[in-house]
Amino acid sequence: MSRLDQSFFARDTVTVARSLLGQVLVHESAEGRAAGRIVEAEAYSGWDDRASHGHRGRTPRNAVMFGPVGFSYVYFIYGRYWMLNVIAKPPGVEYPAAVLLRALEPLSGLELMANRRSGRPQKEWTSGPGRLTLALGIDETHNQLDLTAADSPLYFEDGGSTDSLQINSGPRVGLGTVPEPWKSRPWRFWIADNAYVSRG
DNA sequence: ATGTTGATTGGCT
DNA sequence: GCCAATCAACATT
Repeated sequence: MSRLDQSFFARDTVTVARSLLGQVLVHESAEGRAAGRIVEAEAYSGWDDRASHGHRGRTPRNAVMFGPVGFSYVYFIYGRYWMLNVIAKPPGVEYPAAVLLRALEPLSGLELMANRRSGRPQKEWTSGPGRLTLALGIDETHNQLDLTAADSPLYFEDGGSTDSLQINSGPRVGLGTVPEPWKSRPWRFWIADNAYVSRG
């Protein structure tokens, strides 16, 4: 298995969000290695996307969204949870964009994940954006890392052929007061009938 | 300086 | 199904 490189992320943001399904997210920490298959992701793209942190322009928090592809954007939300994104957009553009990883299917490091998720059932380990960062031990120290670097402890592995995957799409989750048409953009993708998708 | 809100989750009714 | 938790970022004063 090989690491996904910059060419994977240097494409249309929505295409990358869809293409990440079936790929594998790996985190190697001092506690051990944990990995999961990506089963749900969302695209946030462009100056005009009112759902995106980037739409008001560059700030200290979202600066990485304006930078090179393949980098991580990790932010804190609701006073509790870390959200993991990866920057993806075509070559040569300067608009803000990122893909939010919303759910994984646990593959390896199951004991480690069980410990990090303190006695919860396996279905709840990684079935949500806040849950998966807890299960993999991802926090603010993982912001702004080059996930395509050969020595990065956090990276994506090629998950093999995704031709047979049945992929569904729909509006992004949790947008609340975001106006139309952005609120309804079908920029959320998930693997059909997968038990670890945050919402079927 | 102060007020509001949020790309969520888990516990309780 | 509903709502509190909990705080940094950002907007407004």
